[in-house]
Amino acid sequence: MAERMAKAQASKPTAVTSAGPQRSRKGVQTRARLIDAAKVVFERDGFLEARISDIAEQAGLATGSFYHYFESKEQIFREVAEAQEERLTAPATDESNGAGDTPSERIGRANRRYLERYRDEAALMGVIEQVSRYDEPVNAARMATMKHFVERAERAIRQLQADGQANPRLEPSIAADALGAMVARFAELWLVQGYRDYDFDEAVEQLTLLWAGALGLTDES
Amino acid sequence: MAERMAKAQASKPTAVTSAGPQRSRKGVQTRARLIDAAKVVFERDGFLEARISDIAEQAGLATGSFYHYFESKEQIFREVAEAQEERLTAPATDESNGAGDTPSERIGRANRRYLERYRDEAALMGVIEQVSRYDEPVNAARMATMKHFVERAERAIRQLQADGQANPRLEPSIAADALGAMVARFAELWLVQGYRDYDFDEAVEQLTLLWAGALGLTDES
Amino acid sequence: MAERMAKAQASKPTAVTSAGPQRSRKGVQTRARLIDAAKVVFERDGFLEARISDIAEQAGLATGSFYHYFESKEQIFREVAEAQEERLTAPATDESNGAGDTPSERIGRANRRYLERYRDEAALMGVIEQVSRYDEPVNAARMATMKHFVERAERAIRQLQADGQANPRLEPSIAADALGAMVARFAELWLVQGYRDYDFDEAVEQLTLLWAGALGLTDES
Amino acid sequence: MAERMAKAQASKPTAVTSAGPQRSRKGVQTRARLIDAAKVVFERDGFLEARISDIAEQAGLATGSFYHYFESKEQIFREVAEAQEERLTAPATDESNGAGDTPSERIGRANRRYLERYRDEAALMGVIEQVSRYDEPVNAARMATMKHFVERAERAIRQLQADGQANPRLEPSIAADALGAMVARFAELWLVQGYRDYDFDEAVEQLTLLWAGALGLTDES
DNA sequence: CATGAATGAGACTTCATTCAT
DNA sequence: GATGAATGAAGTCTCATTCAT
Repeated sequence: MAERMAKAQASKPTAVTSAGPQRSRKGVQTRARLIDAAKVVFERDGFLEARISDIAEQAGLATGSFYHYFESKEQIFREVAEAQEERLTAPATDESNGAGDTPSERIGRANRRYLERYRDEAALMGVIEQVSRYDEPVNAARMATMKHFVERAERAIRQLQADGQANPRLEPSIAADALGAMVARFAELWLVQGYRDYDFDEAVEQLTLLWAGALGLTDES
Repeated sequence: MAERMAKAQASKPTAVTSAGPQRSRKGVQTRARLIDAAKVVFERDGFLEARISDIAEQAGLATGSFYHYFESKEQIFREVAEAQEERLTAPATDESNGAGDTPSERIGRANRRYLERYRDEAALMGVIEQVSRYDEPVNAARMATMKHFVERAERAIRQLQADGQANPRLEPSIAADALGAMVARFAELWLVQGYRDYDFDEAVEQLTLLWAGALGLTDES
Repeated sequence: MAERMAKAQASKPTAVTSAGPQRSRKGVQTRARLIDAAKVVFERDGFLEARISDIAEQAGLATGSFYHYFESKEQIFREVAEAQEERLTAPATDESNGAGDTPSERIGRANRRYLERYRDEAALMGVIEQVSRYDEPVNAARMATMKHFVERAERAIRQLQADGQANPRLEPSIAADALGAMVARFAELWLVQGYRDYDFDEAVEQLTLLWAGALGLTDES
Repeated sequence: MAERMAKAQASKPTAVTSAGPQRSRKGVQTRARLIDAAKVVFERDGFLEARISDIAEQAGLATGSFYHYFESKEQIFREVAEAQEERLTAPATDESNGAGDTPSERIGRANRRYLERYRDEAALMGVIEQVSRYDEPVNAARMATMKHFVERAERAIRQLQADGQANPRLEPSIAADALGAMVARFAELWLVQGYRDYDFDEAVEQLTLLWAGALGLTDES
């Protein structure tokens, strides 16, 4: 890492991408085709090995046409990555969002949702983890996603402490960062790098046990 | 990540480097000079931006001379990275290795040592994290280091469970993986990517609290 | 010659060249320009001394443009060589193909045609002889041309033997190989290496005399 | 062939090599070791692929030591090649050199001897054929060997013509060149390039039949 | 004599990007 | 909008050869 990466600050991940010029209907479709093609190529070849001409070809276009829509490989990757970060942070769609849950159940549900979404795009997530180490905008998007989860967790921890249900010695922001790091890195190790082969449900359960225990939750049943 | 990375298995990290031809005393020195130069250049420019000619120049050599000692940028990086992984896993030198400690104290000491060593070479660690995402040998070395810590942790967890001091519902291998991931990723976020600026002692203390709590340690004082 | 060369078997010499991507009209022209340029450079500098950049420059292109059309110096040379092999084996265009000839006349006409064509591209033939000693595809093309002549000769010898006009103790395949070798190597010595300076007509006549005599032709007048 | 090769003129092939400085006994041995090593490496890798360092290593020396004895790869190759040309042209050692032979028998014996010697060093001959196409001194040695055979043949042809035993219409010098070319190229095709697999005795016999027939020998039995 | 470290010139290649059609 | 030919800047890598020890 040559330069220290700036702290992520973008609250609106979409801010990374500029709107660009007006497009005709056909242009919009072509652009979308390029994004899809890029995702395929990046997942297959990684960022560094991917060539603009491969992306164009995958989209059924000539190489030069790429530049009608994107300025560089970095730029298109940022869009692909951003879409994925949005998928990761999308609100739950299931009804199980009920309120009567215990803290552990809520933690478990969040972990499960994250891991499912990570798993569903594991190949892309691998490339994002890679690129985020040398492309600042992609890193910023990654950080923004993390912040999304971490801030939510931090608020929850504060509340639990206030309610006397969590270890009061914990510093909520550090705890949230660390536990978020745990899940995120565990996901990469497991789902991208193929380090060990856990059962999905067991992995979710164990991470949740660890998380709850780390907070010193007293509601354990 | 195009292909799944193979699981790390090397127990001897040094296996990555081959002996190569015999060198004269001068040759040995020059080789060492190149390694030092490479570390400087990689820390300054990152792996991708680093050029062979920069490394050679930094070592006071002509570009072509590099190839007397290494075959590629990857190869020299692997040696640089390996040396660092060995530094990370080197046995403690301090006397505080006392036996009468509580589990929490032992955990805290291990975390402190890891974070200190990570911090001391944060720039290099950043590059290693980057390269390990696309160079399998470097990833293998990274994994070997992780295994070193994880296996130690796993054994400790089993012992604590046997002694009735840790949560028996935890699966030791998953727990060890996850807690190792927590510390490792937290270190990168904090010390490489500059995400927030924690006080060193507090960070160690909080991570240790989380770790101990996650295991459900009952010896907490 | 490190490894034994595989026997030539290609019946379609053009098989060496792949179709490659579609080209626009302009692209087709540029490709042809490169081939012409390559021929000039190879004839002037030989294969080993020829540089990609010289070929590109000769074609009025930037060096990098070469790689839009060919992968290597070897590849373009193969095309140049193949075109020449085809010229060597092209059917006769003259009307003198009359049937009422004696065997000696037919032999003489074939020899003359081969030597004329060899002479017309002597510089290129010299490079082909050179490269065929270390590039297997070029050697294969060379062999295919030889096979073309040798098989024709072999059939003729069998027929002459059946007609009682040629020495029955000859093994047609060996005889055809040897006589083909005689003409081919004589041509190189004379027309490429400048060993002695024969009168063209006399050389043709003498080779034909030798060939006819070697077969023990009885129709000599 | 960039420049036309000068006609071979060296009657003393050894003229190509200079004596060099005085050597101690040890130096003479080391030099010989290098020559042997070079032959091994050239046969294995071909001239172009052979590296000075490989030759030195094969001789058990450091790279730099090579230059105490030879100036370049070309120079050592010339010595290796020359030794082989001398082997090719060495006088017969067998007693069968009897005088009472027929012309055909003499031709057959010469062909057999040449082919045996060619076969015994086929790998080296392949490299010599290769190098002679771009190194003038090696070509000169090759030509000198040819001249050796061709002049002998030419004299024989003149004598046979004078005796009324050979076709008087043949031009002795052209005939000798062509028949020499036949045997030489046939040998390369067969013994180096692996084109067809002839029985040794049959090949000798057939070449001799062809040669005798070409001359129109009347003593055929 | 021997060593092997060091040099340095040069060719090869790759591809993101531009541009004329 | 689309094409694909053309560019050109870098960086990699190879080894024959030299030279200080």
